[in-house]
Amino acid sequence: MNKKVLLIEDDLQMQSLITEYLKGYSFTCYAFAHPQDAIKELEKHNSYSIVILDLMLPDIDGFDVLKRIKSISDIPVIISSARGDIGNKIHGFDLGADDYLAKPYEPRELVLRIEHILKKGLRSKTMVGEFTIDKANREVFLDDYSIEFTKIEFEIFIFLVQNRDKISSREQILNATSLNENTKNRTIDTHISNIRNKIGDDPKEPKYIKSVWGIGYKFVN
Amino acid sequence: MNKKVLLIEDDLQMQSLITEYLKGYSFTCYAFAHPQDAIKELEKHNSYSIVILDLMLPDIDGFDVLKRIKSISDIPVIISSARGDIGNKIHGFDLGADDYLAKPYEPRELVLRIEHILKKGLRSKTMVGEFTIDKANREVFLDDYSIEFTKIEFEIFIFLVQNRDKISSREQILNATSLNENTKNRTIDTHISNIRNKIGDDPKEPKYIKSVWGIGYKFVN
DNA sequence: TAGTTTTCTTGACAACCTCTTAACAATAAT
DNA sequence: ATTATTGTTAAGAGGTTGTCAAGAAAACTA
Repeated sequence: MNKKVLLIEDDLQMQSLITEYLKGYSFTCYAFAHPQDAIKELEKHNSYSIVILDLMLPDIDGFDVLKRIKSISDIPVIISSARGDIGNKIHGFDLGADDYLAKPYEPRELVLRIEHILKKGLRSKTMVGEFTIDKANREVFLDDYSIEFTKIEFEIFIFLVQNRDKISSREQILNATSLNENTKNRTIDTHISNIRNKIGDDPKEPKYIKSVWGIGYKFVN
Repeated sequence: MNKKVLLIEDDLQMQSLITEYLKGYSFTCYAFAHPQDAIKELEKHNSYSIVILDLMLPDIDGFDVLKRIKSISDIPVIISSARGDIGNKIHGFDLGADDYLAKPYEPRELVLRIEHILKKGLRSKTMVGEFTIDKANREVFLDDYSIEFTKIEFEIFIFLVQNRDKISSREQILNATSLNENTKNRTIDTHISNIRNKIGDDPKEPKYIKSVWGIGYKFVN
């Protein structure tokens, strides 16, 4: 099955060059010259495997685009930018870029990096609203304050965030985490209570984790 | 003075071919068909200048070998592998390979790359926080005080430092060091305890090695 | 080689942290 | 008002980690 690549690049010649090249490696590439369009597309379809983002866009700060993308999905993003623009490189990784490619680059190099990222399935930091989540390190920050979750709390939180805006039943939470399968459902309520405490969420007026009466919980943002 | 090259290659014909060829460029080549032997040799003598590692070894994951080598010394390593095995290329660099050579290659190409890497004259001390680490000599200093680690303690410490800020599970530590693969997990805890003792780290308020409850350990700084 | 020293491994125990549960209070639905 | 569901607390059950000491294994020395 072909992987879908979303390319944000204003140079039309470059667009078709890369699109064509990726075709040869069984990637289907959808190119956008304007980040707004790309972001709309991402919001509509979550079928993309990876984003290639050219930082040097006209009139727009590429980093804002990166932040937007990372806020709506934790899809991996490869940034491309003028060679030697090293300050940006670090900045890019800070905001959650998964790799960096100096321009001009060999299309072959791009393929290598795409495959590498998709294979390892890594992607370091994710930003969701005021939260910064580093799954590999099991760290969650809320506005730069570190939240000390226990193992299970962390897993439940991640699960809810990954399914944000969707309702998760207690059964689903149970199955998606390392909770013992014959743990009572109400135990999850206790964990939710503790999580809410740690992120300062008031269950009566929840900003983040809403209770859905009779169904389960959902993370909103 | 002749530089010493350690060659890990199971094809005996290839072994003697390369050994002979390198002789002509004033390299002395010591060849091993089995990585275990090569690693033992490296542990005994730190007089080698460079390692040539064939990835396509029977029964053994070449990357594990690379990891092992890099965990006991930061000697440069050139990987050789079947042409087109491109996915591996990046992976190899990730783990610290210094160059990559597609097989079959011209011996002349190998010489060029060896000379190129040696010219860079790497191999120095690394400073991490208050620690100064000299992998080549297996020495660790904390604020100029020498820390006398045992072999395994040193390996675990290096592994944690190399993965600093990331959580390492006991399994990962086990695999990355020369610990016997069927060593009990709790043995690692004992080593950690001893390491903490030697670097003056209080497990209740660790400055360097944090325990991550239910998961593993991580070096912070 | 045999004896000595060091290192590694393991089990045991205590201390500690997390998870689970029940109980009761608060809230929402009917 | 009654019933079902959710929020919260506290206790203890259960699992994890820190550390010690003793034996096994390895390295070293004479």
